[in-house]
Amino acid sequence: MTKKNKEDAVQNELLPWFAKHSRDLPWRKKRTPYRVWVSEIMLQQTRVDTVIDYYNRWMKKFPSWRALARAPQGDVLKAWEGLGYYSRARNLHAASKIISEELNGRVPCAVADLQKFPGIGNYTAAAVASLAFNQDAAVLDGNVIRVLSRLFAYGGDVKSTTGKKKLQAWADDLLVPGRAGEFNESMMELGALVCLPVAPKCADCPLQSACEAFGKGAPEKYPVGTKKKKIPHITVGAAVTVNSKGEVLIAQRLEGDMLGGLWEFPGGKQEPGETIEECIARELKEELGINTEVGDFLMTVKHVYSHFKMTMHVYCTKIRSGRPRPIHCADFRWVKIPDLGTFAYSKADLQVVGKLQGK
DNA sequence: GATGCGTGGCT
DNA sequence: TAGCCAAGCAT
Repeated sequence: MTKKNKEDAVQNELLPWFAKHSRDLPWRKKRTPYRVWVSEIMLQQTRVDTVIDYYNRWMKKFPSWRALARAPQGDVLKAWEGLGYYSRARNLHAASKIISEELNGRVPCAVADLQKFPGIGNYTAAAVASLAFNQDAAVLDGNVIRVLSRLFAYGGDVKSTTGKKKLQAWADDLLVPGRAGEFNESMMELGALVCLPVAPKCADCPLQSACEAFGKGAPEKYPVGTKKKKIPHITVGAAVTVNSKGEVLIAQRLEGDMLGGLWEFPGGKQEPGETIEECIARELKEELGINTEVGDFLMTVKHVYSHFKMTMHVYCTKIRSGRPRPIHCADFRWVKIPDLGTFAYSKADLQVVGKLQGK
């Protein structure tokens, strides 16, 4: 199984396989730089099935760089709501303004220039360059790492710098000049449909004859990598504060923080030796400068984030004294319950919105 | 190089 | 079920 062997397998087996098996995905219909860019950002660390609906809604709402650049951030985050990793949306919005207002709508085609944009790294720069501009740039994502580590039976740590260099070099070598977009997508599609993390479907694989891991009879042993350590658990208190008009108090999270720019029912992490009611009262004082009376329990929300687990206890509260000011938050609003949906929230707070709206 | 950053599906 | 993983990027 020489290198020539693998190059031939890619050209003669993989590319024809992809032509036959590629899925009919919305971003494959027209390859404009904008459509490719948006889809690639949405697909980062996110499953294709999740992205499809978001992508279609996004293109209807923001059909062009200009439309996106002109939109208020609230609309952009609302369209991204539930997709996660919200800095992607903020960076995409920032990129749209640069392209629309500074570059007159012209997207650079070189990998090095693409990589200067906020939210664009190695992977996305190569993806946009190859898929939108037919530049000979090989992508290296989770799928390609898995396919290549098996194809070459690479036993090193694929997350390490040396491992990534090696894999990138193999990808660059195997890339079929002039057909980079097709090559990249075929490698990723193979990883997504055939060369699966667990129980790869080697019987259906167009690269089987060239695959060293298959030759050794142990494809599932690759890629080799370090395990993730387990994540902590925190308890959070949050408040549904209602005023005399029946409006509810929501606060906007600070831009630089986790879930930045999203809205929430104010609250925070429970400190040692503190009851949940005390926690809620303290947080409302710190964030908004109000003294509150914590009343009835409303609901508990459990949620898993990328780096911690959270149990959030939600209580109804009333203001005893003071008027809200945005001290440790970006902004606040009093909102009628039917209107809560006009703001963007994380999944955890969306559960509270749903409960309040009787859904 | 290690860590922070969401969410959902799968086993 | 708790852990793992999925078209990564920024710091």
